[in-house]
Formats: sequence, C-alpha cells, structure tokens
Amino acid sequence: MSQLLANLNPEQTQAVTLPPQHALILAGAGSGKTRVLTTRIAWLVQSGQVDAHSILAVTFTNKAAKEMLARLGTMLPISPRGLWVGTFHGLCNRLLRAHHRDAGLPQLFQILDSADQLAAIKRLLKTLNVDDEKFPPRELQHFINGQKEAGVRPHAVEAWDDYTRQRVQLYQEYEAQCQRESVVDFAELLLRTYELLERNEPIRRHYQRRFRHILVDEFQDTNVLQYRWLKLLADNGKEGGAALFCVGDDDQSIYRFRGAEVGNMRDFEREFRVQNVIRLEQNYRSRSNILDAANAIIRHNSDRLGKNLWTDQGAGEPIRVFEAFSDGDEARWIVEEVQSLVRDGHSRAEIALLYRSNAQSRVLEHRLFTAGIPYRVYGGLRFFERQEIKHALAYLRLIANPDDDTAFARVVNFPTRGIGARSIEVLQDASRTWNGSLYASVPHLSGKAGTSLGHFVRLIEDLRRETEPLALPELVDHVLDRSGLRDHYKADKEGAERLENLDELLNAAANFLAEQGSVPGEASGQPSHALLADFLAHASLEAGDHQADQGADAVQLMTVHSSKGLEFDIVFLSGLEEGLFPHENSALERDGLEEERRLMYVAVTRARERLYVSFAQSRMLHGQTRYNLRSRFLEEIPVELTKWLSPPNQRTALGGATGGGGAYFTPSAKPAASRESRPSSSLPGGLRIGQVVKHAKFGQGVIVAAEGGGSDARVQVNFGAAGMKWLLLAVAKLEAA
DNA sequence: TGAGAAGAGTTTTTT
DNA sequence: ACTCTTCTCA
Repeated sequence: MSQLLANLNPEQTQAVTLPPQHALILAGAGSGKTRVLTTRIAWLVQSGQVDAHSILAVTFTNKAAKEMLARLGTMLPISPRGLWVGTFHGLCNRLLRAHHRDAGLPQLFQILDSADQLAAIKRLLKTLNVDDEKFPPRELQHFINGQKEAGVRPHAVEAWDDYTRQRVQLYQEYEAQCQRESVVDFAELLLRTYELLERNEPIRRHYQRRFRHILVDEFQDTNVLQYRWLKLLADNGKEGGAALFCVGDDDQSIYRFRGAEVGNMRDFEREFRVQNVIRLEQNYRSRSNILDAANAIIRHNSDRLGKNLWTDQGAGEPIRVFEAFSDGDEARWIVEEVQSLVRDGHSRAEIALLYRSNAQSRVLEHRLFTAGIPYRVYGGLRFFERQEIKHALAYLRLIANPDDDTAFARVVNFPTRGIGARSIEVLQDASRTWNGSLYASVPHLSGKAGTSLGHFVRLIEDLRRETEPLALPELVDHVLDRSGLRDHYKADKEGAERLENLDELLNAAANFLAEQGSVPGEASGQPSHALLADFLAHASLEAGDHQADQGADAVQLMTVHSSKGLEFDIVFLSGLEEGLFPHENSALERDGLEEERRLMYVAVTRARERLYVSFAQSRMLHGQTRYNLRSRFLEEIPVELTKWLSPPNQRTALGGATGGGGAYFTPSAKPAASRESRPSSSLPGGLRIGQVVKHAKFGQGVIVAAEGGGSDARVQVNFGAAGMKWLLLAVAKLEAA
C-alpha cells in the first residue's frame, strides 16, 4: 500500500486516496495523469474498499486502455483481465454483445468503420436514386454522426427547412439499411448502448449497482452522448450511485471539430456538485523555459479552468527560433540541425518534427530522404484500413453475416469474375423488390446475372461450410486461397507488399486466437464462426498501428494533433505562420482561435529538453506560393525565453498579426529561394510581391499577388487575421513597412 | 475490364 | 502541387 503511494507528490497522493466521491482532476501536460489514474484503481482495490470488478475505467484510444492494463498488471496481484477497462466503443461493443437481444441486434452484428459507413451511405443514395451532388455522401455522414453523437434519432431532429427534412429522411433510411444488414457504425455503438441502459431498467440497475467507481481518462474529449452515457451509469450522481473520477485538461482540448465538448468539465462539476477538484500542476517532463513559454501562450485564452505548470528541473535551454525564406529553406535547415544533433549523440527517435497539417510533411520528408536520415511518419493508412485487408475482411464478414451488403458489394467482383455494374443493378432492384439483402436476393434472379452471381453465392456458401471446423488462422488462410485474393495479388507485379500484408493478417488472427484463448471461459470452446465475429469487431475497433518498424531509430514526423500524449527530448515545430498555425479556417469558427492556441500549447509541451520553432516567409500551398505573416503564437512567447538562430539580414520586421513584438531587425536582402516564383518587374511605388506593407485600416500585411497595370494595378494583400484583400493601388494607400 | 483523362478537394482524427 | 475519385473510351 505505502509502496503504491511512494514517489507521488502531495496533490497526486490526495487524488489517489480521495474517498469514494466524485472528483475532477485537472491534470496539466506531463503531470503524471495516467499514473494517478492507474494508482487510484490499484489503491481502491488494494485497500480492500472495492472489488476489482466494481471498477469501470474508460479511455478514448486502445493504446491508452492497453497501457493502463499493463500498468495495473504490475501494480496488482490479480490479473487485470477481468477488469472493465476499455474505450467507450470497446465497452459498448461488449455490452451490446452481452445484451444483443434487448438491444435489438443479432448476436453477430458487424461494426462499420468510417470508410465502411461512407460506402454504405453511397450505396443507400444510389438505391434511393438520390442525387449525390445535392446530398454529398461525406456531408451526410457528418450530419448523421453529428445527430447520433448528440443522442438524437431521426424523429427527434428539429428540422425547420426542407433540406434538413430531406437529410433526416435519409438518416432514417440509413438506419433502416443498417438494421437490415445487421451492421452498426461507431456512433451507433454508443447510442444503442445508451438507449439500452435508459430503457431497460433491470439492465440499467444491474450495471449501476455493479460499478462503484467509474474513472474517465481525457475527460475534456468526451462528446455530449459520452457524458450522458457516463451520467446514466453513475445514476446521475445520486446517492448510492458510482463515484465518477474524471481526469482531464481543458487546455489540451483540441478535438472540438469531431464533437468533443470541453464544457462537459464545467457541467460535471456543477451537476455532480463536485467537491474534490484537484489541480496537478507540477510537470515532470519539460524544463522551465519550455513550460514558461507554454504558460505564457495559454494565458491568452479566456474561459479556462485555470492552471499553471511548474517544474523544479531548472530553466534549461532557450527556445530556438528560426526564420526561413521558404518552406524548402526551412526544411533544409531543420534537416541540417537534425544531422548535427545526431552527430552529437542524440537518438533519432527522440527528435520529433511537428506540423499543423499533413501537407507540410512532404518537404520535410523530401529533405530527410535526400539526406538519408531514417524517419517515420505517423498518420495515413493503418493496417486494417488497407485495400487488400479490407477485401479479405469482406469475405470473412460475408461468412459471419451474409446480409452485410457493404461487404458483398466490395468483393462480389473482386477478384474480377465477370460481374459487371449491370448485374449489380439488376440485383439491387431485386433486393428492393424482395426486401432482402443482396445475398438473399440472388436466387430470385435469372439469366446471365443470375448465373454469375449464383456462382459467387455458392463460393461464399462453400467457404462457410469448409471453414466451419477450422481454427481462426486456418480459416483466414483458407479464405485467402479460395477467394482468389492470393492469386490475384501474386499475378500483380506490384502486389508483393499486399501479399505480405495478407500474411500479416494471418499473424493477426493467430495472435488474436492466442489472446482470446488464454481468457478462461470466454472464447475457448466457442464455435469458430463466433470467434470470427469477435475478430472482425477487433479489426474494426482497433485498426492497428499506423506503421511498422517501431523499433527502428527514426526521426518522428507527425501533426500536432497526433503528438498529444507523447513526449520527446527535442521538438521542432515548423510552419508557425498566420493562416497555417493558427489555421485560416479557424477564424471562421466560434472560439476557433482559442482551440488553435490550445493546439500550440500541446505542441510546446511535447518537448523535454529543447524546442525549436520555425516559420517561412513564403510557402508552397495548393500549387501556389503564399506569403504569410509569422504566427501570433510566436509573439506570445516572451522574448527573453527565445534565441534567434537566423542571421539578422534574413529576418523580416513583421510584428505578426497582433502587432507589437519588439526586438526584431529590419528586412534587407530578399530571399533567394523564392525568387523564381515572383515577377521581376516591380509594381508602381516600388512594391514587390512578398513585400510587407501597411494599410491604414487593415494593419500590416504581405503582398501576395498583383494584377493589371497603370491606373488599374491591383495587389492582393494577406493581412493575416484581417484577411486577404484585393486593393486598387490608385485608391489604397499602402506604405512599405 | 482496364487505362488514361478529367475533376474535385486539399486542418486537425479515434473509434 | 498533388492525390484521390469518377468518367470515358477502346
């Protein structure tokens, strides 16, 4: 017991040992949040207060759930297997499988990932003959998910205009299609579970009594429905309900665009009359120069719950600032710096290159590649999202559930077996007429389409029969052969990597079997097709790692968003420019700038020892050279914490969008790197593209483009926060700044 | 059926 | 500029 609490600071200890009451832990970056969460669980169990099975711990990502289980494994004498630790979606999946009948689902329901969902929506629009120009599938997907995440079913949507009414109609049709096909999307997992608990009193009471403690990680990222879900399980905070222990950081709330509702923190505090609000402000990660910069930046936000990070580990090095001529120039400098760091003995894996948007990785990758430096880019396709894996999974899904039309449509003609678009249309008509799935409608067809489709149905039936006695990995192996997928990729001269991935799928199946098999009483002895359904759910819920070779010592490249939760000795933060970071689109959103600033806060607090920030005077974006002002966030870092690395003659005198910013040098030499892209002839008044100018009303800006001549001469100026403007030179009074 | 043209979209992302 | 999707035609 005392061992558990050793090395915790007073606030951490207080949080871990709170009585069974609701609590809100405001855990700053690097303050030991995961440690507090896991130690709290271990302490509750070890002090004999509750049974391990009475604890529910919820995370957002599988990674976080796994990490928590792993840590608990080392802290508790019991196996953490039986604990209810998982993601919102994983736990909902578990509940829905257990109570599938009460939830109105078949036991072997399938889970649609986002791509599957989009395909299902496209198919729906086609079936209903809806113009997908008027109802773009992506937009409709967003609408449907938005409603579900707010807990709103079609009948409850408030639709005041025709367009919305039509979308609601499609939402309803989509639900019907999912139900017909026995598939459930991500948002549905949560909503269906919520409704199950809400409507079924015995089940609700059962879980309300069972869970005495509910712990939530990254609480600032919960959406409306997830909070309602928690409230329901905790019996709305009533006497006798579970104690809700929520850990989060409002300053690191960066997912509003996908529905996260940081207001849940305030609501929780109010609605549950939370008496225990504990701030974890001591940071164990970064030097104080870095923390001071982060604190200074985030102070510009209003509406915070309030926190100030500190450390006793010393000031460390200044924050290094570099101004480049162009994006290419910036990348070249970063790579040179990385090379010299590696020469000095720093490990590449401890160096991270962060950027606001994925498009920025290109230049960096190019330079790294040329320099022969190993690197790893986060993001992009994950294992279970790859084309060949999706194809294989579609066959498996048809075995588990032939009514899965999404899977059917995906592989009915892959590998090609002479089933063209015409046959599919005929089949879709039949499925409407007979009100059945595509698979079930095949016997109603005659003629050529009926013959070829009949062959396909027979293939699936054969597969189901042949795989019945097989163990999971052998089952997958058999399907890969019999479906023709293996042969197809063998014949493809670029299919070698895809073949490897298919083999990797076999490994995944074997691993899954091994893991499930070791849980006593759960999967062992299950018929192979039931285990197959579990494996498919696993594939949807946990799409796998983004990239392999994690062991390699490689420089880490990722967006600021994906860097959340990670830390590195050395961090390069590039592209600190108005329009890029903060992103221009954020100006259109309510409180968009504050979210961008939180993103900046997340970026800065990733660094342990050294932080580099850089920006470029010009940057290639969407095929055009843009001239950006440097980011206001740079201005928000106190100058005394910084050290400028670019030579004075390379710098512009911009005061950023917010003006101010003192000790900078005047511009002189014009950038060499971006010279090609600008016209050599100068504009009237000695102005040039890329020139910094001042306007009486809009303030400082950069000339981005020019048009016309003489009295018609116009220039486009990027004023940063004030926007992009076309100005007639004869009218606007522009001064060189 | 597959290759090549044409067109659209291009902030951030987990489940 | 580049990528991904859809269309068109042999």
